[in-house]
Amino acid sequence: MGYTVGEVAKLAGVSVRTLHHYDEIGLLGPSERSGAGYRIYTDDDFLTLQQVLFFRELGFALEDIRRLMHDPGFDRAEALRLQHRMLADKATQLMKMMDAVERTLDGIEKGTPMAKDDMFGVFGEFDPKEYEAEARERWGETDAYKESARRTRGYSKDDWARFKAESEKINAGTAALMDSGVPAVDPRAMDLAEAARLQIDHWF
Amino acid sequence: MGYTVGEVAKLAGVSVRTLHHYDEIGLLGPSERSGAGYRIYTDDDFLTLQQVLFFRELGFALEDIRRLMHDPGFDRAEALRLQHRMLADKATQLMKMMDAVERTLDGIEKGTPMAKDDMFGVFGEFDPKEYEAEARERWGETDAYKESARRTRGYSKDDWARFKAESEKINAGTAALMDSGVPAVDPRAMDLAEAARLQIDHWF
DNA sequence: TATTGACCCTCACGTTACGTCAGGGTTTAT
DNA sequence: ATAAACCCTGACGTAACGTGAGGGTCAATA
Repeated sequence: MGYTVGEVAKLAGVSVRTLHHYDEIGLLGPSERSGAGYRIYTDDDFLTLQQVLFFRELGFALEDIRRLMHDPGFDRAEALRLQHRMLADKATQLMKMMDAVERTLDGIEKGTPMAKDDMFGVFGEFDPKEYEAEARERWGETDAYKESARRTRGYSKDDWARFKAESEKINAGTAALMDSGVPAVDPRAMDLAEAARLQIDHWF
Repeated sequence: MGYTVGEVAKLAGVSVRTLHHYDEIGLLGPSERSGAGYRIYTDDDFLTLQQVLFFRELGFALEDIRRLMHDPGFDRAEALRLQHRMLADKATQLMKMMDAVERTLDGIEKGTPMAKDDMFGVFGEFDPKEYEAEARERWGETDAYKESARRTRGYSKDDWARFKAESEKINAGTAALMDSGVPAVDPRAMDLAEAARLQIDHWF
């Protein structure tokens, strides 16, 4: 009725060593052990592991994850909602990075180099510690909260709008572009055409 | 006319130690040194650093980045186009994860647990090594390429469509939702309301 | 029932990508 | 000219595993 490390590892897409490690550091141990000392993971352990992996994907340190999840007030549903918001933020950041890539390409093609802070403004904007601080500081006052939220999300409204537009193009224009054999100079066109091979064929 | 480590570090949002490290391992050294041995970075070095950071963000090992960028065939514009595609793929993955979070929440609320492979199918789908392999293997045949591309992108068409829909809601409904004080049970509503405080107020 | 191959266990040392002093020059601003 | 603010090169510390080493366990099979 339980799962062995190997089974869990395969299902979750992590290594056995990773599960051993999480056990060692007290982050996530199996609920049971067999007579021979084998780790036996329950269904419940799967949910916990999933959450650990979400937090990890979001850049949390394992130690921080452990502290979070061992807190008496911890609640899975709440954690999932936080994770959902963080994933959205991270996606927003990636779109900003795509934007920066496009602008850099423009600069290279036109010979007009970008401003330095513009080149890097997109990095390091997603700091998991900020979310920990969010929890820790308990800025309950609605004003301080709104401030912080606006700062974190930043230009997101614009970004999401742009992304919407991009998606639209992709959904509508894929076939047309591919068939017309448009010369792929625009990165978006490159995406659409899945033309990576052309770009990197001679590396290595 | 150049920049010191500290200046570069501040502009790029990395630590001085990181730049020292990149110099040590031969990934990215300054083009010049001052009389006293100070590292002097040029404008060109900034572009290189930006690319390094993009690759790093995408999960490449520094050693792999070094090999890539030192290849005689390496071209910045081409790299940027590859990065653009990878960023799009990564964004797609994040959206799948958001979806998985929503489904997990549904399962918890309705008491109907998710299938295990469904829970984790979303992890580890983005493997930077795949892209290295892409370059290395040179599957020039268009058929094999199309196959691989389709596998990598997967359900992206649906995902992007859904994401478009979400964005639409966000752009249209933010104020309305916040004003009406809708009870935040739906994660999307939570996002819209920026109601993280409610979720995590009692952690710590 | 004996064996073999696929797992599992616990050390324990190796690796990557930096963080963090330590000890000592350099540059700039007052 | 003297402190504050940087810069340099070691060199050891840390996080999150990877990678065997040496040795039990389990399920199928001969």
